[in-house]
Amino acid sequence: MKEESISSLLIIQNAILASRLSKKVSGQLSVHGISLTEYIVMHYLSSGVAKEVSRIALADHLGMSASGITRLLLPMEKNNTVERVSHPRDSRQSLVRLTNTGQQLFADASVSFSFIAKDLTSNLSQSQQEKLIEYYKKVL
Amino acid sequence: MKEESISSLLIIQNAILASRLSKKVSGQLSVHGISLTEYIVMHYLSSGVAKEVSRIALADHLGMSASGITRLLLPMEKNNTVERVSHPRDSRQSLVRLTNTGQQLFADASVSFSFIAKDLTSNLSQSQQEKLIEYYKKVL
DNA sequence: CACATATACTTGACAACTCAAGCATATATG
DNA sequence: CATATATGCTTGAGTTGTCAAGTATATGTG
Repeated sequence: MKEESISSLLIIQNAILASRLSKKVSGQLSVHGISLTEYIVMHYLSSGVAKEVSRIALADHLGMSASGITRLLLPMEKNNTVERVSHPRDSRQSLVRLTNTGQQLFADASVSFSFIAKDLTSNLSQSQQEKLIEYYKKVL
Repeated sequence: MKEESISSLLIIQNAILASRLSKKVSGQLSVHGISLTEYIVMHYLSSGVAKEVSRIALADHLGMSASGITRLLLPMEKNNTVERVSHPRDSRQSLVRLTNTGQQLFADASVSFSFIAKDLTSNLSQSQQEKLIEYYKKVL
């Protein structure tokens, strides 16, 4: 008899759920020409306290590698969603900031995003969603 | 003033969490030479009711595309973790089954997996974990 | 101040997917 | 029964990430 731990199931279900959700969300965001990851970057840059963020901070927040961030931001800089700002006291760092274009793009995409997000979570009550987020923060 | 919906936050946090967790779990599983996705396949084949599953069913369960499954299983067949069984009444399907080697590998990897899973979720109580899984099922 | 070590990236090579197109078999319908 | 349509899978080409190694700047220490 095997004893399957609930925490194992939890990890597995989380991975599967994220895969499904990301696919559905990406479908909607593609209308705006952006990926889910790009949306999360814009969300972070626009909602966070700091409007200028180092690439390492971005990597930490997204759970990505530094090189992943370099490659993610490259097209975003090219199409002027995001711009590069040099750090005043540390020239190793190049900070990332949303451009005005980027802010507008984020605002537009947020309409689609909120819509699909609400749809995808419609089987959960408000308080259940709050609990979920609370649990997420504990695991992070 | 922006009204940010909690469901948007939920989707974002879920994506970030999955990225972090998958990275930590992968680190442990690499000791056994397998990826998280491969582990989930083995888990499905070994714990599910049906021991032989079509590639499409696998794709649906994992939230992956059919071609992703083809490419995922290729190395698993080569190293004899999984074998190909033809469907008795539908020759389009080629079913997937865990080999004995695969079962052993899964058993070994499960030790590591349970350990890291328990560690990663240690900030959640048993009942919180159960609630999480319950919520996940509602969203799926 | 010189030198070791740490931090912030970037780059090349590769892994793990995706989508679109194609092939084979199954199923439904005039 | 013939033909259209649907389903299961594979393949080529592209995307999005990773890791390891390299470069540049910063920091701490004898």
